[in-house]
Amino acid sequence: MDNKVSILKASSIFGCLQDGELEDLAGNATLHSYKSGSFIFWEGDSPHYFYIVAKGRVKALKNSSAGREVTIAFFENYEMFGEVAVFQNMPYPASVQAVVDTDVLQINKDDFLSFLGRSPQVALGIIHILGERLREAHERFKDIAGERVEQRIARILLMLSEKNGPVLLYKRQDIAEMSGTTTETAIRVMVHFKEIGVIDSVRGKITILNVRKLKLLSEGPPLI
Amino acid sequence: MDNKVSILKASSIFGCLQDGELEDLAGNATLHSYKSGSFIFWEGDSPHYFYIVAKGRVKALKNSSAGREVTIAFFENYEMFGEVAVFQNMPYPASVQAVVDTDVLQINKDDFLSFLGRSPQVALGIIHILGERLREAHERFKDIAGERVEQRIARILLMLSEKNGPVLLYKRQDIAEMSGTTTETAIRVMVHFKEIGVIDSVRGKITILNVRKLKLLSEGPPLI
DNA sequence: TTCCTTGTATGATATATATCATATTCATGT
DNA sequence: ACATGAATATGATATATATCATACAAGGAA
Repeated sequence: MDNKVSILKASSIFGCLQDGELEDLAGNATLHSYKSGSFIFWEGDSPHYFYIVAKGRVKALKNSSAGREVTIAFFENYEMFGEVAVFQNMPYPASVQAVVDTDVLQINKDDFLSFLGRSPQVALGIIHILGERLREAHERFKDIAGERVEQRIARILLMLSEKNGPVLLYKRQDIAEMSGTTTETAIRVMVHFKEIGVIDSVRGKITILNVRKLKLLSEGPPLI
Repeated sequence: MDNKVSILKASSIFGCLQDGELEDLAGNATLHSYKSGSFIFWEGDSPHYFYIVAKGRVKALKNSSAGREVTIAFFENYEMFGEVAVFQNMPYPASVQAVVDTDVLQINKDDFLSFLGRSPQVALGIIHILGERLREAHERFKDIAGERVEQRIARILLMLSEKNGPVLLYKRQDIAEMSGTTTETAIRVMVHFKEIGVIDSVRGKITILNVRKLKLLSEGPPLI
């Protein structure tokens, strides 16, 4: 129980709440564990819950008609997911899969919605988070629609390093699925980045060595 | 003044408000006209206002580093834009340009934010709209990252026709900028759609003739 | 009418990236 | 120490789409 409260407290939406309110919310919330690779829910499922990552990491993904998997986002340490579906009472817009062994706090839809109606602070917090996500979604949309692979990958790396620091625990395949390209192409681009000293990497781990140079790469070849 | 109130009333966020509240908000709102082609604001500008389209149509766009223009969305009849920047007090994430002669209602940031703090209903409405936009943004992201041009264009046409009916007032170039492709490619694809009887079109106007077939096209070639 | 601009169309060619195949390296469990 | 599978790497080739060039059609203005 204390554990659940501390998870809620660590999250960016519920951080602002009083202890009493937190205990209220925690009362009906439940902790669940998922093995790496297992799915928390699938795109199209009815939204009975929304979630906060307590430990581990999950991936939100969609499948294209041709079968390619596209990664919308990764969530970890106290980030929430599944909210959009809950607010709108519409099917989850993406599947969510644990990519390492992961614990999540599961919060009942109705509990949450009634809470939302009562707490303007939480509502404003949600607006803020949705705004951020929308901004990021549009930025990534622009990248993928208008930039070439090398720039897209450079931008993804920059984005991830702003969030997580210079050491990124992602595979080439993860980067590819975020960039809308294939694993092979992601490998080729990152071999190049390694050769010119922008990154270093060992399997599953990428270290950004030169942010300035990476930013230049993200802006593409010089115009002259 | 009456005019301003009626615009607010027609919008999906403020539609739920009492007349008194609407007059409050309308008091500080101002109407502005923009000629076709002129910009209401540019990506990176400080967000002093947010807007509702009173008449006409605007386009939200970003420029890629290589100079390609990517269209995030079109807004018309009582849709709002610029909200995300206002909520977060961060620079506008995209430029907005009038694509026909357009009137917009301009609402002061601070007026709106104070209003938002007081009205839980409006906050919930905003959450709903942001959720919808996020859902659409992710769907389009998946399309552009995972589908080929023909499918992407079919999906854009379907999306537009769900919103506006079977007659779409868009140029090939508009469709191209929404699909992340070039005008020439958009033309070639749509010539094909025309040949197989899925659409008809005359300059600047596309008519969807066969939604069922268009849906099939949007799902790509059969797997066998 | 004629001019002039904007949208649409189409061909030839270039190229970025996907696809397919095959190694190689690394981590993990037995 | 060995076997097994996952991640990384790299080459050869195919192909979707961009790019460049040119032409035609339609509507508005003079």
